[in-house]
Amino acid sequence: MKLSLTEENYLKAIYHLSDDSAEGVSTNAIAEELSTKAASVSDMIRKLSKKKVIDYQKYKGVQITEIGRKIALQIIRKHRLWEVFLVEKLSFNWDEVHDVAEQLEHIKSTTLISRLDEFLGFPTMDPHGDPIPDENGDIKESPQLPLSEFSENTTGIVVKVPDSDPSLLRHLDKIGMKLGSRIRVIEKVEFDNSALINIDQSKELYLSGEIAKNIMLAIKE
Amino acid sequence: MKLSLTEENYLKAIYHLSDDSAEGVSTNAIAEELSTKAASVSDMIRKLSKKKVIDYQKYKGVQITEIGRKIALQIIRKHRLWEVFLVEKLSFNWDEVHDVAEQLEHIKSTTLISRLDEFLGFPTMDPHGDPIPDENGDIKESPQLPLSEFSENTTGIVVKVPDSDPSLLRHLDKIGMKLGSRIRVIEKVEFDNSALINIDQSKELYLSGEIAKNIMLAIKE
DNA sequence: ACTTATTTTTAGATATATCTAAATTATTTT
DNA sequence: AAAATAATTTAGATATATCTAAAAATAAGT
Repeated sequence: MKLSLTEENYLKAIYHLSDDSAEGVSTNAIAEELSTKAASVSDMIRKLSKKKVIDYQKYKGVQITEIGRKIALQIIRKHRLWEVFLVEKLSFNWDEVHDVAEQLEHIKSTTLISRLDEFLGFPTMDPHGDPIPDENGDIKESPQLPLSEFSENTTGIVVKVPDSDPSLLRHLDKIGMKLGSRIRVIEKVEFDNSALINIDQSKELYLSGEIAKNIMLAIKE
Repeated sequence: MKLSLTEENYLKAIYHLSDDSAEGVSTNAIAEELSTKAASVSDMIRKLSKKKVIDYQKYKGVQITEIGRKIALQIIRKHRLWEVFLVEKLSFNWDEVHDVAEQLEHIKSTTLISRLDEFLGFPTMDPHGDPIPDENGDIKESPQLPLSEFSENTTGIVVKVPDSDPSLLRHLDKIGMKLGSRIRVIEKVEFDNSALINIDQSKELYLSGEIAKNIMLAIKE
């Protein structure tokens, strides 16, 4: 199955939007995601449908097929492996990698990507804590623990915070912690279960045990 | 100056063809190089001319401008740096890298390429012995010596053989040595100045001093 | 249920990159 | 120098990817 660069980008967008809701993906949602017009999306949808990577009935929205999902996951795999490369090997900051990875993900060569995977030591998640699908498109859910369970000198990536509590979220916002933040536990305080942590290799601060319990981190080896 | 992927490929082809002859580059030569038709080349030439990267008068062939040369050299720089990466870091064979590098050379990010350069240790030549232009487009001629001057356990890349002597070339062909071949000197024989060499990490054989004098190798650190 | 509003699709244009076939210009041969 | 050959350009088509504006279908409000 050969897809053009544009087709790949549409498919990836549809895959991501499929994740958000179990429903079919609407034309407008795709247009929004890709900053294009609904008319263009309509055209492309017909093409992708003809290639069997999505199911589509007029006015009914689209659903990604199993084939389409596999292809999308390979593109995502490439994107995330390149991100790891950029951060780990070329010392990019993990907030600078997206645009370049967006280009690199379209390079065609299965040898390249399996060699890159090996070179990077078969990483399981990208610098934002997102999992890297394997060559079959399988995603191994990354092991995760609350920050409070991390021992000193270990690093994790924020993957989940309780979205139910606005006051906590406001606080996290203030200290600059967000989904994807890299947290390193510098020191644990036995007395109150608080911890001295480093956020994104810059800020250092103490976090109460109460908060630490509520923040899920993916374990970074 | 922004060029499309196709425009970049045309410019690169024109640059390479300019090297071969001091004359202007003909439409047909470009068409041949890019496996396309003269009519398509004519169209593209007008576009590139409008962008001032080539000089062009109808029916008179094209000449690359200084601006065009600079751009072409940056593309070549990217191509060759990626080739080094593929061979040195991802253990590609040096005859497998071209197609992938052909894609990677179009990735747009000056940060990426300068970081890659640094990561690779600022290499001066690619796996085929071709020089890597620096960020200003300057090419440092790689230091080169006849094979006969190489000492034991040093490696070089064949960059020049006398093209005047068919019997020598026929012999080199037979032993599998060509431009770009990686030669490692295993042992030097004092008696007759012959040398035991390894070609492209496979074949090993003795080479007479007479032949060794005529083969120029680029020094690989 | 009917009207209104929204969403989606179609129709028709534009821009890039390509091609074939025909016309034009340059070169070579006699 | 005229005729034949080769190289190059133009004209007109096709395919991709995009857009605006208008039409059609669906969803929402009363």
